[in-house]
Amino acid sequence: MGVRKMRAAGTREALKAAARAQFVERGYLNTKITDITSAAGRATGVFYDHFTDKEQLLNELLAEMHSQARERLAGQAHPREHDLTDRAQLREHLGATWHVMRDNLPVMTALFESTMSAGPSSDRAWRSLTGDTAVIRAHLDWLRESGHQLPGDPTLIAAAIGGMLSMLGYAVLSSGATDLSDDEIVDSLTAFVLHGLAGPGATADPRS
Amino acid sequence: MGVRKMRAAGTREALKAAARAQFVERGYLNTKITDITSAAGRATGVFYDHFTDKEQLLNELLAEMHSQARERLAGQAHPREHDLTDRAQLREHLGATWHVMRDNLPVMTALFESTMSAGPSSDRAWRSLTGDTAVIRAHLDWLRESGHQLPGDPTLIAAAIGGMLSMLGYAVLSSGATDLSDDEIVDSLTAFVLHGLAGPGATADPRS
DNA sequence: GTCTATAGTAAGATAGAC
DNA sequence: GTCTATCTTACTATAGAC
Repeated sequence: MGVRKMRAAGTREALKAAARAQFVERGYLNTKITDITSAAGRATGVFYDHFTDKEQLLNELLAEMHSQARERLAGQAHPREHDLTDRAQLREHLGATWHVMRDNLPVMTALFESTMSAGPSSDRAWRSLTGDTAVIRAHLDWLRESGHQLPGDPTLIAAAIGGMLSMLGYAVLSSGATDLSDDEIVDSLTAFVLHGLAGPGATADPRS
Repeated sequence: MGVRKMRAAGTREALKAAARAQFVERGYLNTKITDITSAAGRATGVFYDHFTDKEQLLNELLAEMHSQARERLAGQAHPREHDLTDRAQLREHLGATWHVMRDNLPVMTALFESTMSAGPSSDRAWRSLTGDTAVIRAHLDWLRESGHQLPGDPTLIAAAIGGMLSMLGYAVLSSGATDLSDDEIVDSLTAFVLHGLAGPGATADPRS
């Protein structure tokens, strides 16, 4: 790679880093092209030498996040036959999701805003939700096939779990509004998703 | 009320009705002032004789929704001592929320978009979520005081339930993407929130 | 109160020098 | 590749006639 291309790559990365910073600070929708370039210490026009528009930049950041997440999960066997009614396996799933959200807060929140701004009639929220929860749904399908009684349609329940996680993740992670630790939160969500409000039935733990 | 004021009131209502229609069709953020006025069959400038801006209009629609919801619940006793671990009482709560969302889809989705567009650093999502789930939290507090073991901090669990409902409501109601009926959805959510994925413990229903 | 016409503003996008 | 300067567009908001 020649020196010209290296500088260019540097600028490209600088723009992406600046974009991430601006997205958490101002929000994706309120971030103007000039906010990104000036935060990166570059001139306005440079942006268009690297990206066609803000949306394309977001797509690139998104792709990075996905490949990063894939990398993180690579090597770990992840069969459809995970048992989400097993506390440890459920916790593993919820914890992984939570930490991916935390680690990629700028991109996660930007995606959220972008999805919302597409408007209700676009179906984008539903497609995102079902897409992002396809893995959960596969596990639920398997549970059902194994004879386990689910609370409802696997796609719906998976979407419900995904909606809970994403909305709560957005609200909590972006605001730092609670003093609960990540572990406490994931523990609580695990207990809730596992046994709901009523608790583990007859084997209730008498701690208050 | 004189005839002049009546026409004005008519225009005001026409603008609000047009706004609702546009909000579901284009989304709140993408709806321009001129979209509203022309859908109402009025001139652009008229808008500013009735509202200062789009946000104020939304606040007015929101107030209407709230008073409507309050009216609906009026007369029904609603003490803090509701037992959310009772299936019927839980279903009542979830169903009421679901139907308020459906009945006020334009306003609900607009509020959603508006909240998101405030950006992550604004805390607005967290404040909305905790505010809207204050009632649930009160019920959970009471449960805990009665010696029931909750899955986690009441504010967090209430927010989790609220996040699940609002995200799922937005995705499902705005898209009509599923063929499940409202009753089926509310039943499923009730079962899920009540007993989670593991089901009602030892008393599991052997239907598959 | 409502209209038409227009001023004002903000941001996206590009042209051309270096 | 990067810069400065500018063009363009889209929308908000107001002014003034009716």
